[in-house]
Amino acid sequence: MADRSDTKNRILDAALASFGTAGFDGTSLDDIAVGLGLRKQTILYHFVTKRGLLNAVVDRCAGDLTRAMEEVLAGEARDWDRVEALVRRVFRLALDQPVLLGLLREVSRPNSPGAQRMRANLDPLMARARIWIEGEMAVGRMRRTDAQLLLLSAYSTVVG
Amino acid sequence: MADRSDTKNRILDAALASFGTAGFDGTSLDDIAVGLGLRKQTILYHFVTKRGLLNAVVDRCAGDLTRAMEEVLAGEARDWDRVEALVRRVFRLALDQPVLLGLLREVSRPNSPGAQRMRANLDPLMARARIWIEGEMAVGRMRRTDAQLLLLSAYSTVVG
DNA sequence: CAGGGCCTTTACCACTTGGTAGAGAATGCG
DNA sequence: CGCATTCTCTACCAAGTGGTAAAGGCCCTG
Repeated sequence: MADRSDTKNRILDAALASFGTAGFDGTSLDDIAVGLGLRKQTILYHFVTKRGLLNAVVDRCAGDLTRAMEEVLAGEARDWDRVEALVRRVFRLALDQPVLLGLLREVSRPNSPGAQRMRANLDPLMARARIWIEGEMAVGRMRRTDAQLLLLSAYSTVVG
Repeated sequence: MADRSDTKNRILDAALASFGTAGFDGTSLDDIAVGLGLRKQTILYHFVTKRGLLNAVVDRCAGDLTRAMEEVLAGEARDWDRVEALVRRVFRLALDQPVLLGLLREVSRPNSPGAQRMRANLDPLMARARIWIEGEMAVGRMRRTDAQLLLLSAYSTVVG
């Protein structure tokens, strides 16, 4: 009957898909459970609460995202090549698991249950990006408006 | 005690706000009702069902949007001036009633309850846009990729 | 065998949800 | 006045929600 502790990951997968497509409120633990052939209480055993499940899903996705970008940041690409590599990497990630975009979309709504947690997770990444951008501006390679536009378009393109 | 038939519009206003911020599933008729100082059954009297309420909200918003754009299309601006005027008009509409953006966002999710209806409402508008774009391309004033980019960025900027 | 984590189950609960049925008030019209 | 329409109310319901309590199976170690 497969790994015992694999249940947790299967639940996370299903929850990610459901949260991403139906939203947090539109997701019922019962539905996820029967979809996996187990009972809702099993989910609650692993994640205690529905919010806990959402948090776990958000954490894992943020981890995937962060890991993907760290991978690029550890590479040898620099300046605009690095930006392009980042974009490319995120796109590949999105192609590999499209459901991730749904969650990102759901969670990026203000007042969304997981918005704060996702932001907290991505905070270090954003800090690095900010430092880099400010560095670029200091050297004069980038105008302030460019930076804003870059962030806005990156964000809205991913979400949209 | 104000107009009798004004209740309907007050319900629509509150519903728009709630749908836009909390989403369809996250909205309870009871909450809307007590927020307006009346009972849930009054809402159901006017809109029969929760979906009916959503549809009415979507219809009204689509109407606002369409009317705003028709206004520009009836003007004398042409070509890129007209595009700019359209963008400006939509931005002004968004500033006048920011909640509209929330609904647009909520409704623009695939599989969303109101997505299909919104699309149906905006279909004639989109058809006009398509015709215009194709006309521009025929004259050679616009490249194919420009058109796609324009639509994508317009859409994602509004939503994001 | 006994015992204890670990996991999953059955059984149940309090509460909220959208929705129905019908009574009651306000208005307009003859 | 009486009647009908339009609107809002009280009362209630079946279904589904997330969550609690506790029991039972599985597996490892002693």
